[in-house]
Amino acid sequence: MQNESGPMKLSSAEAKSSSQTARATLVLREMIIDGHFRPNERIREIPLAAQLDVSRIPLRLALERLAHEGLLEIRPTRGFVVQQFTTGDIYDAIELRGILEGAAARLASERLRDSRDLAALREASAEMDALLRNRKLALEAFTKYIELNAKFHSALIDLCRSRILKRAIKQACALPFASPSAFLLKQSEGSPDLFFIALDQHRGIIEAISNRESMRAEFLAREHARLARRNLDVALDNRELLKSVRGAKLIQI
Amino acid sequence: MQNESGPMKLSSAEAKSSSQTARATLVLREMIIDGHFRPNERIREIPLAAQLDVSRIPLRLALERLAHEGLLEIRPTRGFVVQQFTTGDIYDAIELRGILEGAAARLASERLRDSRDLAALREASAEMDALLRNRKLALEAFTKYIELNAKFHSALIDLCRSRILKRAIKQACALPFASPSAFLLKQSEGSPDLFFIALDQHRGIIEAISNRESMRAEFLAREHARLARRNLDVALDNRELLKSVRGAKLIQI
DNA sequence: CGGAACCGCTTTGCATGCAAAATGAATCCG
DNA sequence: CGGATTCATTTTGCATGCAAAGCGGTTCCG
Repeated sequence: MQNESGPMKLSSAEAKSSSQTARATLVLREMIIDGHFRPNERIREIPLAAQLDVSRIPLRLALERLAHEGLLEIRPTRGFVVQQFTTGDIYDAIELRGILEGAAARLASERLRDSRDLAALREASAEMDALLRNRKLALEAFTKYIELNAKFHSALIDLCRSRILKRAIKQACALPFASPSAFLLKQSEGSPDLFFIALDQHRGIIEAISNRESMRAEFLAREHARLARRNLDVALDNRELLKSVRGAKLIQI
Repeated sequence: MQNESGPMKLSSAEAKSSSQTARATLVLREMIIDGHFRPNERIREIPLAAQLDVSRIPLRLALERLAHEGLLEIRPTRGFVVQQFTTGDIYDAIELRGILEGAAARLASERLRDSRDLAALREASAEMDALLRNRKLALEAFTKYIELNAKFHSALIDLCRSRILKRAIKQACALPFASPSAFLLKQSEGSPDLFFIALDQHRGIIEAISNRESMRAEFLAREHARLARRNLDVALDNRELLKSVRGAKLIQI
């Protein structure tokens, strides 16, 4: 299968990357997520290296990295195999993110020093609020929403002041359908209510951290992750919608 | 520093490993944990490759893997640097394991099919019980205890039936002081009470899962991990004891 | 007819060597 | 005398080629 598509054109962002390994990693990650390989397909280094226009050494390093991210499985002396994910795996990956973000929210509430620490969270929350209040989510606003959502989640992780937990969350979110913005669906596609619920949960998380209500913060963050599961359910019910979900081709139906 | 010690003798277990990369990974991991490198020391590939008697390619792959485990930091075009950990990092790593094992215990209680699923847990628990009841923990019994403890924790992880969570726990336990047996201290060294408390927590976890008391299971498992923090505290108060703790040289005091 | 052994081809694992980037020591300039 | 600059040396990043292990198809034997 990996030879059926033509040689891949490097996007500017990828080409900017300094090393061959970094470029190969970026390109290959997108190829896997976009479904250029069949799940359980063994990846052959030589043709792939030719296709990516790198030699086998940087390609090998890229494959190792993607294996550590969970997209590939290492089979010693038998190469790398593209991983497949059941819907159960995806539920679990989202649940895992919820657990870890819940822990981050709790630690944030326990370790909060100053109410000004919450500025980044409040700002992201307010901007998302304005975005939703002023107009229906058009395409560019939708992009903006995703950006703000990422900012909120990253600010939450910074607040917990734990490089160990931060690292674990980064690892967990490496799977394409585990990240906070994985299953955000446009209002026209998903249920619009979910956006308002999400914002309310954001406000609740901020309030809980601010009041040092650690348990409330933890469980609100957990519940917040479950919105992704609801969006996933919507997408799974609608094959057309599912096609637009990043990494959908890796999902075993 | 990395040249001060003589060439490293390969242990039989390491030599058995088929590939150069696997051997280099095992040896290098032990070297790092044993403190053959100073924290923040940059690792130079060529002399290290000579010392380990492998070429740079498998050494590079080993370095990448250890970086993904968290023992090294990657600095592109500037090699790998040995990581240092504060006591706060270690507390957080233990807390993280507690959070994840708590999640595993909860999922286990939610997903339990049959009371026979608990056999492995009960068995490990009973054997540890007998071990502690019959005699003071002598050296060989202590080794056996560690083994049984590992068996208990691994059985718990299997029970939750989530490869995603299993993976996350494995990753979290890759840090030498985060694993369930990292800070087990011999009875003569630590507080003997802690062993009995641990066994009681094990029993509680089994009971909670068996009764589908998911919240109780989650929080017992979390609290169980905190025993490691108490042992860490004992070790931190006693420099001699700390020296026997795996990875102690990476701890910034 | 079924399974084991053989054998050619493919693929991975690794060693070596070269080019580019980083380091750091000596020099130059303000 | 302190900070920028240059240049030799070191070090990383990568390409190439070879050896060994895997794979698959055929043959051989029971």
